[in-house]
Amino acid sequence: MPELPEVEVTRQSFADRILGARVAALRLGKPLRWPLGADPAGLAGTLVGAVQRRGKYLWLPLARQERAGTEPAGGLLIHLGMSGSLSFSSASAAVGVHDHMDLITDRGVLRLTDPRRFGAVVWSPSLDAGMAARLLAGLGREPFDDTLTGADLHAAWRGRRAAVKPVLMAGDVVVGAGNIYACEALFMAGIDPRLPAGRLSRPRCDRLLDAVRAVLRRAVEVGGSSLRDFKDAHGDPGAFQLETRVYGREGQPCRVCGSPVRRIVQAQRSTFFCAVCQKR
DNA sequence: CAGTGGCCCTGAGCGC
DNA sequence: TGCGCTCAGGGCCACT
Repeated sequence: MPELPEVEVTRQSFADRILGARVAALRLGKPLRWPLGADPAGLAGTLVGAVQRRGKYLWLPLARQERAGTEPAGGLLIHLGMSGSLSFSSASAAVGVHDHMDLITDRGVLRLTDPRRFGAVVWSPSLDAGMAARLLAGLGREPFDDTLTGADLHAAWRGRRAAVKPVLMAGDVVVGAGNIYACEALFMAGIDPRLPAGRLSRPRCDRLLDAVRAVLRRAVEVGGSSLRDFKDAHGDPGAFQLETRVYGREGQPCRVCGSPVRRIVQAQRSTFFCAVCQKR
């Protein structure tokens, strides 16, 4: 489910409310992608800091109160996988079969619901150490980092023969564009998704990065995409799916030129594009 | 080392 | 209604 916009919308929907909350307990359900890597009981009494996002991961810093102030006590790195969502509410709803984490605090319960369990909750001593460092090591730059340019894409992709769409999705140069937004950004930039990444000219790299930023920014603005069930931590759905130009529109007319949107498979994922508007 | 495909897991939707 | 098949927003890892 969640690409960068959904993760960011989720973050924004509970970060303020959970800031400063005191952890009472951490309850885990069925195993997720990786084990927690710490004793859940050890988290009791810690205070939740400012929730951060890195790529499609969320980082919940935890601190322990000492006489002289607070001392970092690691944090939880959370990934929503394909089907995960977080809710934060004071009402203690019954634990469902797909609820695999409850972070119980004095302000409410942060709950991860994830039917497919591709998601993860991992304790790490900090963002740049332990499991968090390992998982974040391969990530590319943040799309909204102003110092990132089309020239960076151009340089990083030089010589790469794989198709630009799966390369963009791999996220080792710029993070955040999953299947929906990679398709949408390539449409907006007028680039054929089958084009080898290394064949993109410098100006087209500029245009692609602009498109990635515009698509992600717009999706965050309207609350993300709710294809099946995405909801933020308030339980509110997003609306971006209503304005996709190509994603999920196989056979329907291109909104620009009217020719039917095509669907192909690249790296085991569906790619939607307009063969007229998106050029080689 | 770049590129490809398998795989983790569950549910929804569709054709028969 | 039920069965079996395909597909789904991600990403790690083994293999070539």
